[in-house]
Amino acid sequence: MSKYEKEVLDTVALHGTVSVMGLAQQLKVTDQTIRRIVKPLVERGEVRKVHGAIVAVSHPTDPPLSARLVEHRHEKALIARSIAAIVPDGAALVIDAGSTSSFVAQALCRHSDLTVVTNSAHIASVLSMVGGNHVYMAGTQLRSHDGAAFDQSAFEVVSRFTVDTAILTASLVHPELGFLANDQHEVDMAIAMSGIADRRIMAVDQSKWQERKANAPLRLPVLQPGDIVVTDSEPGSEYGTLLADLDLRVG
Amino acid sequence: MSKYEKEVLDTVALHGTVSVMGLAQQLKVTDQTIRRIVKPLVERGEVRKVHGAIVAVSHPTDPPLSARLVEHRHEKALIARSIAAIVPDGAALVIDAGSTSSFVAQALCRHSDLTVVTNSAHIASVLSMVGGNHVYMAGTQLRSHDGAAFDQSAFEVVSRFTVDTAILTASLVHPELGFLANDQHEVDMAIAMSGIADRRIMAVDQSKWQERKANAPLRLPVLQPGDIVVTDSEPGSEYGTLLADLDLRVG
DNA sequence: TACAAAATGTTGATATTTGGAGAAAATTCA
DNA sequence: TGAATTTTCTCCAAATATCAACATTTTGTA
Repeated sequence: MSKYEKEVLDTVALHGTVSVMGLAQQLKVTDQTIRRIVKPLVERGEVRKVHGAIVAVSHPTDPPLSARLVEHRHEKALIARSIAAIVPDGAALVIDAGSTSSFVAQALCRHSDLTVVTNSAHIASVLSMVGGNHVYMAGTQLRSHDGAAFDQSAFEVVSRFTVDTAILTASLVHPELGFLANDQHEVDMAIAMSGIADRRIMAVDQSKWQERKANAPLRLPVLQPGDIVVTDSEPGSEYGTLLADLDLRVG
Repeated sequence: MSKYEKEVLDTVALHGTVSVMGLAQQLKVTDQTIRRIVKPLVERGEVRKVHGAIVAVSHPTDPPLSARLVEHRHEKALIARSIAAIVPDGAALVIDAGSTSSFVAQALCRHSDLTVVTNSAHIASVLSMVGGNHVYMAGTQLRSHDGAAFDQSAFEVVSRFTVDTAILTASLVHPELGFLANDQHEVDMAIAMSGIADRRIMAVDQSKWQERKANAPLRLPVLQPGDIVVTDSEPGSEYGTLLADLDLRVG
């Protein structure tokens, strides 16, 4: 049995999809037997079965970032437009690799003569296409789920610049803990970016104003009095203390 | 759910838009069948449907508009598919920043476990989204018209790697002068990339087989005997000598 | 060898998919 | 606008795939 399984898996992996009959001929057995071999494989999730063929488990057609980009995309686009309105032509920016930042980059496409430093390959590629911009990609080794770099060279590049404005994002905002990030790399990068900028703009959509601290346990100690927070919906009163000396802009 | 879905999505993603009839011919089925396959995809929002054609949903990670307005994009997509068929899953690649290379990157999205080194922010961002890939962005300062890096760090990064295959492009191919590039930076990068690869694949669309040497006066001394040249149309006989010991593949 | 267990093959009923013809809707062009 | 053209939709018959039940063969063991 197992010798057939291997051959089935190999063939499927090689061709992407195979018909049951095709496999039956190749293995010199009946189609019924193929079905019996394939059934446990499907149950174990090693292949997928559709009418007429057996197909390889789909490599993520929708990469994680685009999936996240779809969530709350309307709100993020709104925030991005607000931020774009704050940033003047000719500004020097550093932009982090958050999903909301990708929308900001998109919104900044109508600007010109920007100097942009970012550790997101996607943002770099979008903004470099705009004539007159100077774009610097920080980092070499790209993280696979979002195409962002957090290696040593990313920090070295960021530290070489001084810019007007840092555009940052957070994974979550907690009333007492403040702005939170997913992992230490992101915290370090946010600190590095905020350190080279005269002012910071924090972009957080409505879904981030939540108390659950599930996957974002790390604090982002980056904002200073007078920095701007852009969001799409008024946060609850429990955030009053946190936002006391920040410049909150809604819509 | 059908066995053709994957191929439909592939084709749509690669070409931006396709006609129902075109897909029908490619998949060797009736237009009715294509409509039936496409209908659930439209309902799930994976593609968009207009009268006469089926259109890819615009995604932030999609090739920017500029990449779609490229001349000869149909031919380049064809070449890209051929190259993608040559490259196996798990390969280590270095990819240059030519416009055809962007199409190759798009076509490689269905591969997995690739190791990719490139000096194009766009290619880096596209391929880094694919789960299992390891992508390295070479360079920091991005050239504004194509988002490619040719600074010193770009060469340093490239020289750190050894890969199976280099995917290169040329601006023009001349019967006697051979493969030509636009400027010295591109020549230097092509040499660096070809030096770290076991074999080279040169992608040139039909429009490059011309004698005019207007804007591409610099020779690309990068190909070695046995290297692959992929194009979409048989070049004239005057290229016989140039292609003598190369592996020419048409279509 | 005999026996039981597992794997494979065969048959027939059921379900799904496909292609064709014609009607309906959308698009183009004079 | 109205006719000609193209694209899309609907229904149905034919082709194909799937599943379940039973027969047959192979394998493992005493």
